[in-house]
Amino acid sequence: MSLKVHNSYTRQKETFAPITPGHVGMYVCGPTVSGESHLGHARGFITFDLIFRYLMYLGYKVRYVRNITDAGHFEEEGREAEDKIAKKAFLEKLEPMELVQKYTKLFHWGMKQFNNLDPTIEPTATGHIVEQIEMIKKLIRDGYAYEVNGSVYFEVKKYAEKYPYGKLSGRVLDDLLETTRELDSQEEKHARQDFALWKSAPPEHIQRWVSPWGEGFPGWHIECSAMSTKYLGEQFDIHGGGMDLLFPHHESEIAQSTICNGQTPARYWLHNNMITINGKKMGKSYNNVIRLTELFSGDHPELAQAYSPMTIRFFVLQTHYRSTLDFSNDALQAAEKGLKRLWDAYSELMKMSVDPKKQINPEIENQFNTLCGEFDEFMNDDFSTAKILANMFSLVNHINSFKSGALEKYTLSEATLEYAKRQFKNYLEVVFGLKQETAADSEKLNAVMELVIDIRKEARNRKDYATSDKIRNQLTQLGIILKDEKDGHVSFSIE
RNA sequence: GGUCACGUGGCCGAGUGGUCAGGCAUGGGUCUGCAAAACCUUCCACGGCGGUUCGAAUCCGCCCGUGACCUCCA
Repeated sequence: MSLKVHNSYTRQKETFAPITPGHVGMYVCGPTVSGESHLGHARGFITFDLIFRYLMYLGYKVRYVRNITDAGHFEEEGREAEDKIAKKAFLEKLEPMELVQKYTKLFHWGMKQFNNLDPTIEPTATGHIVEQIEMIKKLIRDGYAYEVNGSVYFEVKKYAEKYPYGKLSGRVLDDLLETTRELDSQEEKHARQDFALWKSAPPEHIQRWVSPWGEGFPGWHIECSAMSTKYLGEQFDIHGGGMDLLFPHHESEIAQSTICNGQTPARYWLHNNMITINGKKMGKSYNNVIRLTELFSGDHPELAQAYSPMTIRFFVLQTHYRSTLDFSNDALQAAEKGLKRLWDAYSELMKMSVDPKKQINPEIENQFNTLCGEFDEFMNDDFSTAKILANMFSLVNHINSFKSGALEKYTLSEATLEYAKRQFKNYLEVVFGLKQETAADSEKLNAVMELVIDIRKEARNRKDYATSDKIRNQLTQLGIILKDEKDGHVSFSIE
């Protein structure tokens, strides 16, 4: 059973085989730190964290490179160059690097909330200006780039004579010519589909570097080519990003790297789909973003309540990564409840032990083994996390039934129980990266709760329900939920 | 306008040519001093019209609708 992934480049599911056995090189387009991350970004980073985790779970040694884009890009090709970071900095009266640092920190904080693992290398664009300039020089030397007034452009038409430009994004060069919008001041470029490798910086531009073509700043696509080549080599295994980067970003990356390195940069291109809100993509240009800080605090007009990072993570995992995922309060609330039920049952499972006095039911044994076995199968099928969760929920019923319901008189065999525990732990915690959110494990709190529960128990024994209900109700108001279990044991959980 | 996706029950979402996705919500029940939780049960969908097939939500065609990309964007 081997891992199959959907390769955007071939539009097919392919068996994954790394270039170097046992090792995987993966590059994922990271954030532009000129603003705060939002829910849409989170989906991509959670998706590739999942893939990173799963590759490691399969035993690969993974080098996961995710860049930080801290050099400004121009707003619109052909128009007056406008550095996003410089512009915002002016508005906020901050130095560009001050802004970069602020949003980089905030980004890292967000990733931590989601329990995303750190990439193995997180290079910055500003830290690799030299590598980018070297790459541009090579492109000029090979005749695929030209300089005009201190700016350098990539000549797409020439590239397309020898290479399949547009293959990744399914575009035909001639169509592009016809369908590209009318843009102003394109006169510098030989052809409108050419893209900038280096832009000459106007005097007011704050971020600028010395180059063979004068002071300027790098173009939009070159940083990823330069950094992926530097850290992963001329060809690597996986390149990831959002579907909206397919064109022109990844297409251009392929063109640049192919000329510089003589081969297509990545063997497998993986793209996650967007999060939509009210049917529309969540994005800056739609003015419908929900920032992570707003999501966690509930402080946003679209939000009925705050949603925890794990709720979001679970919400993302319930959908296949290549499908759009529609945001709504109903959907998030459903995810929140579902996750709680799943996690409660998981905790229960981990506490279960084989009871030799009870009998083994072959049918249930079989279901546990089949459903748990399918976890691997589904994950290998292009990371079908939704199907794994469905299987888990089927087992949730059984687990709960063992405790109090219809299966009370049965037990699992030692082997099956251990297998189920292993699979649940591996998938929920190791691969999916979910974790317990409430920090209820303070020794003193537990001792206090024990005392309170004991007092309430005495009241109940006296049939003094006024007192027992008062205790429970007031605790509920504090966010501590008491449950009277069937066996007389009282448990509590913290909201 | 071009290219590419998608349209599944109240909501979110898997999915395959011929038994069931799953979650949440809803109705009923069991349990409980009452709650909560849990369990059982209910809800049996696949945009429209044709076609292929013994059989299609799943394949093909047309139509309708929605979205993404073509411009910074995960």
